[in-house]
Amino acid sequence: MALEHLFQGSALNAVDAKGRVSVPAFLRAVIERRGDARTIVLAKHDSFAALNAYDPAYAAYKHAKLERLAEKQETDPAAEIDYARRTMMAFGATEEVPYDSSGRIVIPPMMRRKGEIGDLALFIGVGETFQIWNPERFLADKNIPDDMKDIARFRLEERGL
Amino acid sequence: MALEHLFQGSALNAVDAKGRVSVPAFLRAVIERRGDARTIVLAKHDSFAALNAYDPAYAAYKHAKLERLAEKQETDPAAEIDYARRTMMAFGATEEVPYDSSGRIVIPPMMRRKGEIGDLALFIGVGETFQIWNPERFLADKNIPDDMKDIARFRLEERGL
DNA sequence: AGTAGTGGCATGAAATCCCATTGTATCCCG
DNA sequence: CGGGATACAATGGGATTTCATGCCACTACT
Repeated sequence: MALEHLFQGSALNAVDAKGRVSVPAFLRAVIERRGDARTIVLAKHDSFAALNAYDPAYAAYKHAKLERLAEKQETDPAAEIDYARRTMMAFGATEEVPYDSSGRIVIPPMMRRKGEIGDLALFIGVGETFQIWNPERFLADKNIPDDMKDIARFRLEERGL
Repeated sequence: MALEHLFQGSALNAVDAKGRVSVPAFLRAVIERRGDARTIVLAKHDSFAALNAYDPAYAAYKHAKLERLAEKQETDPAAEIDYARRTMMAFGATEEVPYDSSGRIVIPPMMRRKGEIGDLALFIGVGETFQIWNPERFLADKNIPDDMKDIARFRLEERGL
């Protein structure tokens, strides 16, 4: 399946005292085109100190893919455990949060810690999913291209930071 | 198949002296969307020292799947026995328990023993089903990914344990 | 009568909703 | 092309509801 609507663009939003953040409108627009949900799924990013986010429809798609993979394999115990581990990570290690009428989510405390999110959240669309970063971690990460960091710096400047 | 509503997320709840636990609201929500039952089916997990839980509608779905599988290979006597064993496990080795108006179930003593559940119950959504763990067994199990254990530790911390 | 199992109610904390305010971008009309 | 008006986005604070869980009351079986 080719996902028709892709996440793109970047934004820097404030996290308030209650842990709330506005999800940028242009990302919400993609979510609502992909399905009719008004929720996003949060997970720790596999390789970065950041969060990975997507819509429930994408999660279901990912699940179906895992299922097909599992059905191909023989029912040997090792494969069984491998499957269990994957589904556990895909679902147990994620949290689904709704956004309210003004487009805000509350970042669950666990995710806030895993993503090392402070009082600023940097949103980066990366096609199938989008990421949420602590902007400082983003600038400090040596795997991020300089051109991307420039964008982050610009977003910070925009806010006078 | 595409089960529309998937179990996800994690929570740690107390088991009281009578063996009652609140099933997290976000899991109950999935159960009630899948069907109109207010009961959950408990089974020992195939490969872990934990319980597997799901809604009655899913049990029916799983049964249908077994049936289809059996019809494909009915000539094979070994397959016949395998089928008998699976259906026995799928129904005989399970218990269905209702949850009350405040969302609590009583974990039947047998299941409590099979799942080695003490006075804390760790709930983990894994898509089609969810699991109930003794958090200590979870942390001790060598098949569980470290990232998942971090989550369990976080849930314990949250409670000040 | 005592005990175990069930169901319902009460509580405190926490999550969710709703409304208000500000800033910014867009539009329209002069 | 400018200036004001309008709509939408982001954020702050307070009010309300929900959730988990302790507690008590009731029934049934011993």
